Amino acid sequence: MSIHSNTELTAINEVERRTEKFHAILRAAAHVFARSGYFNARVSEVARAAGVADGTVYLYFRNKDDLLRSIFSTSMQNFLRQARAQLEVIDDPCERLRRFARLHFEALEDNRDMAIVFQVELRQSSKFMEEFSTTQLAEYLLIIREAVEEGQRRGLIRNQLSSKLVAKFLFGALDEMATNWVLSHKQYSLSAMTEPVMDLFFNGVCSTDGVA
Amino acid sequence: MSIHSNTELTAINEVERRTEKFHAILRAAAHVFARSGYFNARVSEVARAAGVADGTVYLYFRNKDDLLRSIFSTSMQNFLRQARAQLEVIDDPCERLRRFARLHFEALEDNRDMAIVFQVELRQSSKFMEEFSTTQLAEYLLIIREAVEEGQRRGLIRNQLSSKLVAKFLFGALDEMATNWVLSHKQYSLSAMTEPVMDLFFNGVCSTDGVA
Amino acid sequence: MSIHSNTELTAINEVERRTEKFHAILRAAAHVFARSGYFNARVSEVARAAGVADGTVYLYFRNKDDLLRSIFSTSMQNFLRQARAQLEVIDDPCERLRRFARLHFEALEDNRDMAIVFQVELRQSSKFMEEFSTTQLAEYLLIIREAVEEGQRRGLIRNQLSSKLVAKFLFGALDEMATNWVLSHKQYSLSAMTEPVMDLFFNGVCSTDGVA
Amino acid sequence: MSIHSNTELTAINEVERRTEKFHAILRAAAHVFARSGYFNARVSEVARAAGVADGTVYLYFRNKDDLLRSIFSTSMQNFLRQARAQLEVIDDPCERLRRFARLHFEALEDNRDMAIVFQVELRQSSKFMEEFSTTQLAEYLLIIREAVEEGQRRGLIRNQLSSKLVAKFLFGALDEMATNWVLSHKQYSLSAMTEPVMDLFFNGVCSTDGVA
DNA sequence: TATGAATGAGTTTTCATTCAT
DNA sequence: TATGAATGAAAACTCATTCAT
Repeated sequence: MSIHSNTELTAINEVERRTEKFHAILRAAAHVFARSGYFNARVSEVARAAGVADGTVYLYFRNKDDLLRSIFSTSMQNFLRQARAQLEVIDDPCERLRRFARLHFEALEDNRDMAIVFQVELRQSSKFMEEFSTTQLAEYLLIIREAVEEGQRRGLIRNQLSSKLVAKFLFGALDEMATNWVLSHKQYSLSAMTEPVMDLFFNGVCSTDGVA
Repeated sequence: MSIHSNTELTAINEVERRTEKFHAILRAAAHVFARSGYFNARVSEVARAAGVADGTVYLYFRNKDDLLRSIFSTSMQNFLRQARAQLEVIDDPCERLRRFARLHFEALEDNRDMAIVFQVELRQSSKFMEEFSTTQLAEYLLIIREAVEEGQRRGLIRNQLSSKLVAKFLFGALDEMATNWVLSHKQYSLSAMTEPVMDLFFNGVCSTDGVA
Repeated sequence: MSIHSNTELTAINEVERRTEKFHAILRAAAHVFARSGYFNARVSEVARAAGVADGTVYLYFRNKDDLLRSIFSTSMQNFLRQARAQLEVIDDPCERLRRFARLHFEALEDNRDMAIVFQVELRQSSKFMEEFSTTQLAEYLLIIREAVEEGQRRGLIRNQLSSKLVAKFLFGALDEMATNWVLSHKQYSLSAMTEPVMDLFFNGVCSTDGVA
Repeated sequence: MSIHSNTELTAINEVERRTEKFHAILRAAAHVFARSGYFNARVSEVARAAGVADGTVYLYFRNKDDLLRSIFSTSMQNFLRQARAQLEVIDDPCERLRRFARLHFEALEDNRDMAIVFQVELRQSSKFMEEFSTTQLAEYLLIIREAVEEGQRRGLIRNQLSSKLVAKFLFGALDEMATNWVLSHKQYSLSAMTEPVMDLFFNGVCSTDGVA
């Protein structure tokens, strides 16, 4: 005895099929964009890689732009959801920042296609850049700011610092590490850089007794 | 009585004319690329903005790619030459890093077209990115590394830090500030951010008595 | 007690349902073609306007062409059947021609979508034009010719005239009035033009005493 | 000794070359449109027929639409200029109308490609139809109206007739003859129909003693 | 019979680049 | 050196039609 009627089941399968195809095309697009670069990538290549007809791509995405946009927002939403879940159980805000940095690096290490799209292809034009800076990236930066501000309240982080500036500073440093890792042909671990980078972030470069 | 023969003068004027036109086209290209984005920019638009015929562009540059490449390398060479000159008279390596950061920001503030091309258009594809990372950017990073290493020798900067990592870390932070400034529609001073950013770089975010 | 068996009733309803849907699609097509033009009209728009699925259109019509063809032939057959019925009771052949012209105008006035399709969309290519000229239009012209020839037998119409030429001449004049009416944005009565046009047709433009 | 400087000559040749190529493409377009129909015609076919590259078509015409539009307006302007010149020396307005009709037919007979484009391809959509009805066709009808009105002043044509209606009536009749000629596969003379058609136009179909 | 998701053929137009002048 | 007319390759996207359900 089923808890679903036949019609309900059909509807559910329908939705699942759509979702699967949506993600198959998205994965294919990330792969092709990473290999050829967004502008040199052909939509028909994406379609072939996804195992669908050219026209089918356009049943799921408005246009080629939309593919790039969707790669970013889908992954970013995923990342942020998981990150929030993992971070909320960590009490120490400095530890939270360390974990966040590690999650950032691990996410990129986990999917090199996505990493290339994120670190390179997405930066191609102010059109995309502005759009992303003002939406999804803002939430990313907010997570950092919140931790920084809590650290300030607890006396762990210098009070006179602008949390906004600190957030950009950290993001910039992490982003540069990531871009370097993506462009480098040597195979090294990105997440292994978490500790040294966060050490610089927390303690600066100066000797304890140095005067900068 | 001239120290140059007529023929020599003609040759010199000739060279100057070439140089002027070369730079006129380059400036026009930076302007058009900044406004429309590299991919949407038309070579004929660049030619019109430079006041030359379409074909003339190809007497000075191999192709459209070469225009982008040349904008970068010409400006970067300029910047590095001037920076080296200004930095070699500064004895304190930490002060040298501060000045370098300020010069970086000022150069971008000085020419917004160039700044847009640097921070956005140039990042469009791994093809450019890899090329730049391994050549001109390397020299930029070297200036930082040298100062860091001297700071370490003088006991101003922690000895156990990898100078390479520190250089990337600083570049990443500065680069992110610059990108933010370019994309922001608010008109604020980028160079005014030198001090707060370098403070973070030198001293980190932690309270003196904090344990990160 | 029914005179039809259940099965018969079902069959009849079935036929009616088919017929209704057939005409619903045809009306929708006329509407969409009139609004967007045949080439710019989408089959899926027609389907939506008719309240059926895209595929259903193909259960009733071979293809998009067939829709256009069917709009013409269905309406033309209708018109000709009704016209013949109304004309056969009119004895005077000249009066018959007048009535025919009026019926022609009234039919177009009655359904503007159809009028646009007839006067404009149908003329789009020699493929359609040749097909129509040789079939349905021929019957239309035949009605005129028969009346003209009877008029000639009765001494009402000049004997030396070629009835074929006269039929084309009249059709051309009526057709031009109709096209003008369709394209004009002013709202005037087309059928009100019957009398003046038929006066020209019967009496020519010359003054009775004029020498042309 | 030349009356033109070299530079002037070059400029003149330049203009001639442009004009020649413009007309070559236009003739090619008329030919291809006549053969395949406007919608089924490929721009690359037109280019090949004109002996130029695909892109060259777009140096002379905005787009495919513009090609069709230009075929019409160029020919129509030509026709109207020549017609006006030939008609102004004819005193009798009725004779002028006869000559005009003959010129109309002769122009079409003279260039079958053009005739097909005029009678069929141009009628394909209200977009074109409305545009033409309100511009160039208006001038055509004006020539008829002027002759009719002069005929009325001279007592040759019935005073009570609307010259506008008469003009449409005549145009419609001539147009239908032309369309028939274009669609007919028999090879007959169109201009030979001038007399019989104009007889109908001037005298109507009724017997002198007939009562219509 | 009805559906509508999937297909994939098909074409205009753009624009970097060349080359005769 | 400079010009700019000519080239022609190249690709995103649409939409009529099909067919599994």
